[in-house]
Amino acid sequence: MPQFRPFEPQELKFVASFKIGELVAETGMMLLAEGAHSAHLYTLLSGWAFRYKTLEDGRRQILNYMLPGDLLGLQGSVIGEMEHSIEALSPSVLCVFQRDRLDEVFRNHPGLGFDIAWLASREERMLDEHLLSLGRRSALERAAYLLAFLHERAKAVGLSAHGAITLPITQVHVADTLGLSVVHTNKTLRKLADRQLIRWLDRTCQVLDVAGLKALSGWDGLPERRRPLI
Amino acid sequence: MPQFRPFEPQELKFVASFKIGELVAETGMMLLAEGAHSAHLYTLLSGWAFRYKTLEDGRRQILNYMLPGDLLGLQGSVIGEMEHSIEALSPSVLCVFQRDRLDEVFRNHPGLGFDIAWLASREERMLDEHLLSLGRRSALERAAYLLAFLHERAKAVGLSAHGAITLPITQVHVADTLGLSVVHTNKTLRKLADRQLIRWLDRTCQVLDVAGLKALSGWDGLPERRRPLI
DNA sequence: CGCCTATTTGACGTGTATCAACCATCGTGG
DNA sequence: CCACGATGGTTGATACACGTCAAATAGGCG
Repeated sequence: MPQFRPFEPQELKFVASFKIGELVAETGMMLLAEGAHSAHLYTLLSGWAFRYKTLEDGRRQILNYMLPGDLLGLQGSVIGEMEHSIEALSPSVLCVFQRDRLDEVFRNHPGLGFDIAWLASREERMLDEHLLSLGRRSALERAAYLLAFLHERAKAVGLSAHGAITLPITQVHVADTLGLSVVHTNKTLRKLADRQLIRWLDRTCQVLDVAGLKALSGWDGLPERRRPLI
Repeated sequence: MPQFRPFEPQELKFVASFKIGELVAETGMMLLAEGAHSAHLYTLLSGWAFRYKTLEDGRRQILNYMLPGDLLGLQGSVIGEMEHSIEALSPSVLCVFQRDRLDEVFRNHPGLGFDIAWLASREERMLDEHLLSLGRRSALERAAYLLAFLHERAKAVGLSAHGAITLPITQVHVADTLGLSVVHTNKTLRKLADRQLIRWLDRTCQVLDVAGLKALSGWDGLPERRRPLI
């Protein structure tokens, strides 16, 4: 069975034989577009990204965020067509794989196949919690949950630069994640800032009190589990 | 690669060697509980079920619905612990597997392993659409989307009994899926009924005009794809 | 300098929640 | 047999969370 090693960003690597290149992306670059039949599959080596869907009139919903070690475009690989878009939140580096060799992975590297299922299952759990958030939490609770969530994810992949973690998102991202208007999002974030839970500066967010955010939102946090490295 | 056959409910079967029993459930029975470390993994052979999460104060969010052919408890099998509960919506029959033999499936039956990843990926796509719905659709659009969605899923597994499909859900289920109060859900469903899109009778819902619901919600429908049978 | 994008704030409008009834159906037990 | 409570659906009055509109500030960049 697959070995679950503690996660070390610098050791991120897919089985060498499947990697066919690297891709460097700037902030704001669209990595995968809805409807695309991409021949590729990616692992995020460094940087932040997010995936989203839009309605025809332009309303946008951010579905989840991607951090180093996350698989991008698996859905397109398994199903054949992307049903969401992916955009870089920061300068990023991606490891590129050949999509049509996925069956080979499952056939010849069962451990890796299991790892992929593991990652898909993990994504599912995150989406479940997001759904609970959108459906049943208030604006303040939702915002607290999201920031705690992003903070924990960043911490889990060792993204704390000298102690502090800054989230490279704007309030528009927060609004489109929480299903709120930008104006109300701003007022909600202000309340969190007034309570000394977060600080917003220079287009980024600093989490000052994760425990406080978790308590406010009623979220338990990410379970401490070893994850597979793809 | 796995063979994707057209779906026939009566041919539902897991590889014989992994099945260890059957479970018959009544409406309302909890099949899997949040926090459980179940030693089992299930396939729904017949009936409807749904999975949900709750906040500490009792607020409930339904995450998705399960129909014949769907895998239950995969998350618990891959991750180790269930983070949502599952309840039967109708009398149901489940096929039971041994959870700890999942690695064996991946090792010795790569096609099945791929199928499991395929199903996980499909679940992810559904959750994505639900998130878009909760975050960015109005109550009326959300309701239209949900009923069209359930109708299409039921049709896809051949659940149309002599032409008509009835959804075995109450308005409380709809409310807890859409993130609305029961009262407002009722008023919203009434609008759909007034427009001749649905009919509500005897604790079930009949979809009269799927196309109308899809147009109203701006939803494209489930892509027509062959799915693997587990 | 001027034009972006991002954030902030106030006034006002509305979608949805809450509260409170009421009705219908159904299973149960006296 | 009826009385009864429990569940599910319906409806109106009222409250509030959040959306929309409008305007202003601040920084980045050509």
